[in-house]
Amino acid sequence: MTDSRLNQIVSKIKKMGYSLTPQRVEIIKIVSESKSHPSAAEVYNKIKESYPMVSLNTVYKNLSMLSSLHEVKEIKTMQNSVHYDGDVSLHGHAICENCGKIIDVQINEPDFKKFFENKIKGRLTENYHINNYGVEFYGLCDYCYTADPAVSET
Amino acid sequence: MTDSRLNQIVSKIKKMGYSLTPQRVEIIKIVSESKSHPSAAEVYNKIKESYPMVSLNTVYKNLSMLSSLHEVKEIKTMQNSVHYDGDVSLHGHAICENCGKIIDVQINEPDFKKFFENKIKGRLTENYHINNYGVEFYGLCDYCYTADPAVSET
DNA sequence: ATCTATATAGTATTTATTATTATATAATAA
DNA sequence: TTATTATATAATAATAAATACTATATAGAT
Ligand SMILES: [Mn+2]
Ligand SMILES: [Mn+2]
Ligand SMILES: [Zn+2]
Ligand SMILES: [Zn+2]
Repeated sequence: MTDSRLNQIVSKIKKMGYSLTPQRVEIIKIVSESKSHPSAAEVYNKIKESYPMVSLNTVYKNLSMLSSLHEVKEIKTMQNSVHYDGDVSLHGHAICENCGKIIDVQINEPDFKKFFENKIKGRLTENYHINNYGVEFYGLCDYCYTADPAVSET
Repeated sequence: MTDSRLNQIVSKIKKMGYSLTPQRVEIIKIVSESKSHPSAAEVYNKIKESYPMVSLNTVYKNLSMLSSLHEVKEIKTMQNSVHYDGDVSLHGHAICENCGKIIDVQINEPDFKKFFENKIKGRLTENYHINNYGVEFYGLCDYCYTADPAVSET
């Protein structure tokens, strides 16, 4: 991850009165550098390489804290577990319904924003206060599509 | 729910070789008539009114079977539980990040399809086989926005 | 260097979901 | 209608993700 991105997160953490621990910094780096949208368990396995005594609880606490600061995004998948995305820029996800693999779908940001803001206007039956939106594409990754004929039939 | 919608689901169930039980029919009716996007536990509480001996397992099995037949849609929310939508037509959801309440966002279908199909073209870094897509709007419902000042600050 | 509040590690608990198994029942055919 | 058979159900046990608890450690401040 870039230094400026790390500094940005660090200063937000300090501004909010949280303290900076080595585990916390490492979790930020792992989730920000990963392109695989890892689960908490996967972040835990990764951080154990540098901090063997870290607890899973610490990973969960830090990921949900970063999420509350909007510095990571949570992604819900089938196989009910939460995955984390260190890329908080506006983009979509394609999710494999068989193995859960998540890849990014880059979408032209102004188009995306315009579409959503136009679409939501006057279409809510209740007065919701929207501050974020997301889009997911569901299907099969190429591996699952070719490897397992059973799952590719509809 | 309309008779024709029920018949449509019933005939698909028969065509796929599944049998028709009173519990199954009642679950279909409950999830199809509900506008609240209930969880499995909520469907369970509802069906107990008419079938007090029903088991939660039966509810789960039927909901996931209906999902595999594409006659209900699954919605993942925060507070890690799955919710079910008997309206399988193309529409979005606005989800309250505080209480989990889900409401529909009706979007002009041709627009929606066109946008998504245009956007996905050539933008996937891998060869995914997409067969479905969804959009969610995250924020606060009016109740949570006004009632709990703590959650409405960003 | 000391103090204090927060973070962490280790463990226990909760909760949603799935698996197991014996019984009941829907579908089919005699 | 009755008998047969395969699937569905109810009841229970097991799994796995996430959260709660608590004593110790440590970051940040004095
Ligand atoms: Mn992403
Ligand atoms: Mn809906
Ligand atoms: Zn896959
Ligand atoms: Zn709410």
